[in-house]
Amino acid sequence: MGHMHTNFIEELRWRGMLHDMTPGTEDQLSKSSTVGYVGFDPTADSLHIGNLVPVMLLTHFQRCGHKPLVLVGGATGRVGDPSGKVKERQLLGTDVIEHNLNAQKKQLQQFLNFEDGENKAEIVNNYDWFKDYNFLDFIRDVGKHISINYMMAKDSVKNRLESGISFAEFSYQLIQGYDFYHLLTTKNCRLQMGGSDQWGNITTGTELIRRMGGGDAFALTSPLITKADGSKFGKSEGGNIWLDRNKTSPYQFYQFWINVSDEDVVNFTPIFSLKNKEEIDALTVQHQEAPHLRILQKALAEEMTSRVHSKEDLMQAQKASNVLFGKSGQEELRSLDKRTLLEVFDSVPSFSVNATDLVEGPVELLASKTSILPSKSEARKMLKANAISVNKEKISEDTALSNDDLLHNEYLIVQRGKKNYYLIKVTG
RNA sequence: GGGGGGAUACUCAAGCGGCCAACGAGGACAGACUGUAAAUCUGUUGGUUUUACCUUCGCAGGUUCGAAUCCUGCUCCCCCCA
Repeated sequence: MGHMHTNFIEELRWRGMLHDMTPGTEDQLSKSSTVGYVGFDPTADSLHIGNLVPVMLLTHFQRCGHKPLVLVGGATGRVGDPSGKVKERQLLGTDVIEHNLNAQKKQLQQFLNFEDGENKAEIVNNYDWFKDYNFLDFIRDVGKHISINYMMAKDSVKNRLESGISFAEFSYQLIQGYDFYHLLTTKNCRLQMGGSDQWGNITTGTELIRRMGGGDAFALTSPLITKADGSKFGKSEGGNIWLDRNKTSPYQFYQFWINVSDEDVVNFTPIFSLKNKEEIDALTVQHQEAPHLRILQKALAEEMTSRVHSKEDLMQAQKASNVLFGKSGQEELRSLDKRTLLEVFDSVPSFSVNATDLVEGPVELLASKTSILPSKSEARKMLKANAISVNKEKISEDTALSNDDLLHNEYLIVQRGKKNYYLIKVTG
């Protein structure tokens, strides 16, 4: 040990990632290299950027010389956390959970070092210790120590008393609490971290450990990310932003970060970037002097895209963004060679039509021959509203398209609004 | 068990026999401005063979020349009394 370069708590503080912690946490962490964990729910077969905050928590934790454990909720995923939920959760099947869990494992490896060092990260699955734990033993060994009164006082439970909560979800905090106890006894794990909505669940764990004679255990939470305009973080028009390239392409991923608002990017950068305080401060100053250059957005988008995907993916995304949004769009588009063209539009919805379909006019092309727009009425509306471009040129309802318009004799680039692109391949 | 109120498009919410594809607000989408921003302004927000027609106002029937609007039954929600 002895190589704790940075104080973890200090690191979180300046990054705006510290919401709350139990007394003595800072002491424990500065005193010795500590084992800590965060739990992840296997509700989908990919992490999304909302999950990135706890991931970054663990990343910094490890970089500060502590040992991170990633707990995937193979067991808890079978129960459902009531926190922040209005209604009872849908239960997932065993095989689905297994599949999701393996997919998430792979993604976590991009952020944490699982390979070497005393403090290398480990993945644990609470299904391993719960699958053979029978109900009677559990309520006697664990349930005995925590009162209903204590459990009911938690916000996550209180908020559901009116609308109803099943016994399964009610028990969730006990199960999560026992996870902590189990990790304490088997891995000497003394700290659990998570989003601030997890505070109640986490402290049930520290309380359980105390009552079961496990000694000191600590809790630390980070604030939930909020956006200046009040909308939910991590969503875009399409929905969630995923780390899986099949759900969110590297281009879309890059674009998400580029489009973060000026206000938000100042808060987001310290949270998601691994850059140090000096670098970030310097960039922030530049950003505030000339916000239109979007220096912070670009820096963040670059860092995130190359970390989550790759350098090549980043370059590809930048090239595509340049063609799609660059000043000289039309010429640039026409000057692309075929290979580059296909690369740029790789992640865009594509359709294939016959050359003879072109003469039927834009309405047919948009709504019947392709499903770029859901109906002909919609197509007419969009065309009237000047919202449709072909090869970067606005078209109207009676624009005649011909083979002369094709790029490389086979492609049309259709645009709806500013940001929605479609590729049409014309054959025959 | 008795009494009362309600169910309208993505959401909230008007309409209470024809002028209703249905006021208004929010959201969403688009246009202008711009920085691929924010704010602002504007337009659109059931479908089609688009100056007309078709399908929509909880479900099923009925009255009427004509119903989201009236009647009957059904389903679901809320409130009050026991």
